[in-house]
Amino acid sequence: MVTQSEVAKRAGVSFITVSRVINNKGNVKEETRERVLEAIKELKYYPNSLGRGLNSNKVNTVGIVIATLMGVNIHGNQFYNELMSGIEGICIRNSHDMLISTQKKYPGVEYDYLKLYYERKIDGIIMVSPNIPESQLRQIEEERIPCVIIDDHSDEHRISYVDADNREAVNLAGDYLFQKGHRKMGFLKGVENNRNAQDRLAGFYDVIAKHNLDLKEDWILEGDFTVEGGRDALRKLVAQNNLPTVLLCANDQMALGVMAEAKNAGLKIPEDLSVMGFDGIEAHRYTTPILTTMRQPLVEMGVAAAEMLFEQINNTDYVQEIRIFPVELISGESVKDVAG
Amino acid sequence: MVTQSEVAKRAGVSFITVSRVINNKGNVKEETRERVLEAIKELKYYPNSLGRGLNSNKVNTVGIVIATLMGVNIHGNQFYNELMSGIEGICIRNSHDMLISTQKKYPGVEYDYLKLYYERKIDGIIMVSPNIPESQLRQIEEERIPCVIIDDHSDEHRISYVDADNREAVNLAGDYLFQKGHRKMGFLKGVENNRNAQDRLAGFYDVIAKHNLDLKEDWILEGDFTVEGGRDALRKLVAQNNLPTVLLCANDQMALGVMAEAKNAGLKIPEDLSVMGFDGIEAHRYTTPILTTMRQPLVEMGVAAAEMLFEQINNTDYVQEIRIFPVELISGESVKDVAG
DNA sequence: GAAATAAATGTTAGCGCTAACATATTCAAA
DNA sequence: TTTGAATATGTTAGCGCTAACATTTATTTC
Repeated sequence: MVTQSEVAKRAGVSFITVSRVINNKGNVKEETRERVLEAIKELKYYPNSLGRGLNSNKVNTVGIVIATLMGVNIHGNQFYNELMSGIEGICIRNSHDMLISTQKKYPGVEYDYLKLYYERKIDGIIMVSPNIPESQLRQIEEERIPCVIIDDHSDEHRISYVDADNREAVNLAGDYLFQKGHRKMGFLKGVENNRNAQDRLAGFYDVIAKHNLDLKEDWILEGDFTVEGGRDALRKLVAQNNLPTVLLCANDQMALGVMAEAKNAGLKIPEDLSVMGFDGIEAHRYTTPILTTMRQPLVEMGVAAAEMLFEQINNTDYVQEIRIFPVELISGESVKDVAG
Repeated sequence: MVTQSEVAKRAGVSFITVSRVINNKGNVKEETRERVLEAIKELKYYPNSLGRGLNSNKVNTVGIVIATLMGVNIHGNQFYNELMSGIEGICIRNSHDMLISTQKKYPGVEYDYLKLYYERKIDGIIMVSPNIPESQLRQIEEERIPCVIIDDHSDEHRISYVDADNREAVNLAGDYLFQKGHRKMGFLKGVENNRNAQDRLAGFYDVIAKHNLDLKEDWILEGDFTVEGGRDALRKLVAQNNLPTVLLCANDQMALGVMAEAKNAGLKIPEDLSVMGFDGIEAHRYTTPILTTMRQPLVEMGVAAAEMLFEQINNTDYVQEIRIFPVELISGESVKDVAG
């Protein structure tokens, strides 16, 4: 294993000169620099990031904690993929690698979102769809740990986050459905303890109130953000023998399940039931009919989160930053126009 | 920042005793152990993995290099997702985090697949769909770097890999199509420099030869593994005004593109043209008609790769291991039975 | 109860690197 | 020249941790 000292010996200088060349710090004569660089090349020297990190407190690594990767898949993989690709681009630009936490998640046991930070001395963390215990939120705030949360947030802590305007988005969706003539709207909820699932449900209640629609409890279905959950919900809905004209789903995965099961149940979409999704994952484009959905700008959200994180990493003064992204309606073929 | 020494002071012992407790190494009196554990808890001590790694050469981290994450998306994200989730499960079980390389990929410049290993002192690397330069392959072999390659391989080096039996799989697909009565088969190729794309094409030639079919050059189309590539290919095929009865695509992404574009072109699938995919990504289930495809057991392949890697990490003697997974035909609705 | 053994704890050195200070060399201005 | 600054290089210490050896204390054996 090649160390700095060996490079130094080869180049006929002291090891600190090698360090200077590598980090471009301090003055080094051009001729010496070249000699060192050549030695580095010849010996195939790579600086050891452990030794380096140990006293510079800089490891050029961003930690990422994703709920999916903890065995809980809230949105379907596509969702995280697009976020990741946004995050990755900014990490590349900043020469940071990405470290993914792989703690086991036990039901009922508090997940340690900060372990990665304390143990690995990473420069900052991005948390996607987390469910952070109060005590850890406080720690992040108090210790000014560089951190950006995506797809969840707390109003009680000065922690930066990136999110979509979920409530407003459901309002837009509802307005669209209303405009298409729908008056009997059903809603397929996401998991209860998720902040955004709550916001989406709240948005639905807004729609009901705003347009003075009937709020039928039977049409508000429990879901869990999975395809299977969507299938279950549709079966339940059909069994009740009283369909709404449209079912608005809290995410696309469930909408896919609803559509697949509708086929089995002999329901035609959108003729017998209109379906609308939420998220805008890739698969929505390949369904027949094409799923109408609300698209979150996920790549952009990932980019924003990473940029915000690097700002925190590079600037000493901690400022909370919040970026709420608008959600866009992607018109497909799964919503019938019953207005005309 | 809490160090081992501070914990030691609190517990009234020397720092090495703390180290012993943490690593469960050497003898420590039960009473002392408890005192130390309590101090750890009180002070919220986390062992610093940098200091630890620096002399133990163990950082409990697996490096992962994925072609997608390098800006080149060969299979579509779903493919990598499933692999990752397999890998992740095994990493969790072995308490290893996953470090993702984020080097920029410049066209024409050799990607350094080993940088992560040399710099970060990670315990091993999994490379997905890589395109490793000869010199680096040699390095892996000579230095016995713990490494498993997924979805690519070289026969000239004793490096462990996991792959699907691509050639055989295309043979199976071809046999199936033949049995369904298809005699005019087209093939949509993947990118040329990819080993598996080559194997799949070779499989197609096997099929042609085996069943004594006409080999029409017009029916062998250039593709690039993307949805857009699929669309382009179908447009080209239609323009030629001489359709095969079935188009076998080298991956699902392209098949999705073919199906989407066929809709635009007024072609009915499978009535006017049968389509078959390859990979078995999730989206294939949501198309209408459901895409018939060859499914690689991706999660299992990820599991196998990770397990093989940990075996290399834990055992000193290096043994090349190769695991070829069978590919399964997933019958959908996109292939017409023209036999009857 | 002395010697041999095992268990429990401590001391020293060093992993590869950078920060901070120290020294040597060059160069320009008086 | 002399001097002071700028440039170039080197020395020492220490980041937090573990390995290897050293020492102390408890336990066994005859």
